[in-house]
Amino acid sequence: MTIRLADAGDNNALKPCIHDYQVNCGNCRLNGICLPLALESDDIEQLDDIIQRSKPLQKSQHLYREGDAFKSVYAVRSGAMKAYKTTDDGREQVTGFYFPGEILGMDGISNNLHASSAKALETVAVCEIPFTSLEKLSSLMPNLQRHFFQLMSREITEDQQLITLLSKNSADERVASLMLSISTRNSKRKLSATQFRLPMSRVDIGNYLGLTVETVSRVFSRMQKLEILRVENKEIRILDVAALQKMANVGT
Amino acid sequence: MTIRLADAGDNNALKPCIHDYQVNCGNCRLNGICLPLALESDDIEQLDDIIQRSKPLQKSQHLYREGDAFKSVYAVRSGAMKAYKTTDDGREQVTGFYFPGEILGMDGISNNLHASSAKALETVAVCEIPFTSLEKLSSLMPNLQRHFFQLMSREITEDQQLITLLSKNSADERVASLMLSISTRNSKRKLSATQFRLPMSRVDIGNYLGLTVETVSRVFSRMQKLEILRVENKEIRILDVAALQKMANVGT
DNA sequence: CGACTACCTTGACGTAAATCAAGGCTGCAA
DNA sequence: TTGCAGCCTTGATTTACGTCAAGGTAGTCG
Repeated sequence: MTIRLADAGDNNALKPCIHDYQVNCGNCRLNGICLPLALESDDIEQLDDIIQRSKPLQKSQHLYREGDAFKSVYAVRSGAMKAYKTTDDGREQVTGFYFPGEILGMDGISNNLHASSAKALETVAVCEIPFTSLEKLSSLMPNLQRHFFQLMSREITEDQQLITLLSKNSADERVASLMLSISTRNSKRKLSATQFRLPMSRVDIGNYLGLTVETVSRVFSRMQKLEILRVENKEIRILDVAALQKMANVGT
Repeated sequence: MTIRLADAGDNNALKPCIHDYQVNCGNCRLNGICLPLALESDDIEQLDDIIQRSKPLQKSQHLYREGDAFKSVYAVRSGAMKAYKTTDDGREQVTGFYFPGEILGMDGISNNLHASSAKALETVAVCEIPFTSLEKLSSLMPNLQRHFFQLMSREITEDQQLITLLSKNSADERVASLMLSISTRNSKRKLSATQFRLPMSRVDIGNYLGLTVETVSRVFSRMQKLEILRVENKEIRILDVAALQKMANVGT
């Protein structure tokens, strides 16, 4: 329930300063999983200089929309976002959920247009990383270049996992996989792996997993009946991780 | 039917030479769609120096396997490949088909391990691009770095389209979309957009589109009955592009 | 406070695609 | 030529999930 909203104002003129809580990459508690990973502290400062921390978003505001000119990629600092595309017949395909420390917007690089829209699921703080600056810096810092290649590659492998999930797995398996994914990502951020609040609606989950709301809801009910997890509105508590993994059909 | 197999032997000692048919990027007829795109001719020569053209693969041979150490990305020069992952319960998820001029293997960057396997669907010639060399060259040549970022981003957007296809579209729409995709990619290579031979089996198509063989077969029969296309074994002739597009549910 | 709205759940029913089963091509090898 | 193996097609049946419908709950605003 604690909402962090560091440096909501004064974004440009402000020089980074140690007393500004969480205002730079060097002291951000996410720097073990975010873009600065694997950079020396000198290099982190340079990265820090190009990053803009101007934009706190309210729930359901857009960070960018499909078709917008591509200028930057973004790191989520707090809160959660969804990325989605609208199909020709007006339905919504959610292509990913993004939690603190995760980067979004990379799908805009190929055409200089954002290929999807990004919407805040709750109050969100993001770091904006102008792409041309990132490119220049990447040329100078091999570690950064490599890391960014890796981030993009990771996005590819994650998309491929989703492809497999959608194509081969049952509704139960899909929902279980998502719960495990969120759990894992939480624990990477030193949060509880067994108890958390879902930032997205059932509809969003359905649109991500290729299911209807009704089916998602039924799966949750089933899981609850089987005492695999406890669902109370958006609050989730995993009671039996092993059973959940088994349900997700993930090897051990 | 003409199978091109330039420089099948003598791969290392051989210096590129104009008389070696299609042995370098500069005179490769694919350089308008492949990695060299957007490079100056001086730069192309440098890229050319790091590329190895050693490996002709026979049908059903592997270029790499899931879990192999990641060393290089590959450009298809002739023939076609499929990339696939094996799920925990032993089924196969095809993650992509790769035609001449297309790059595969980028999913290995994130962990230094190939995240999928790549298998030749017919006799295939590839260009191997050692990744560390590509990284170094990218630092020196901003255009190359940008182009490679774009290629990776393109892979992401294509995966996202597949995600949408799997999650939202019927069997008819999926098969129609694949036929259109192959048709488009053929025409980019100056081949017929309406008549081609499928390099992959019905099973592969099913494993790509999240369908069973039977369903794929039935869709082809249906399309044939509707005179949208003519199917003779693996030989496809599109009779009614507009109807095919309509069936694929792609705007106009 | 009540009432509106968005979101979630549950049930009954329908359907697209999977599964099961059989048989027919195609191409290769002896 | 015959035989075999892999691939493809077609039909009958089953099933997981979608659709339709109704009602419940939570959060919000006047």
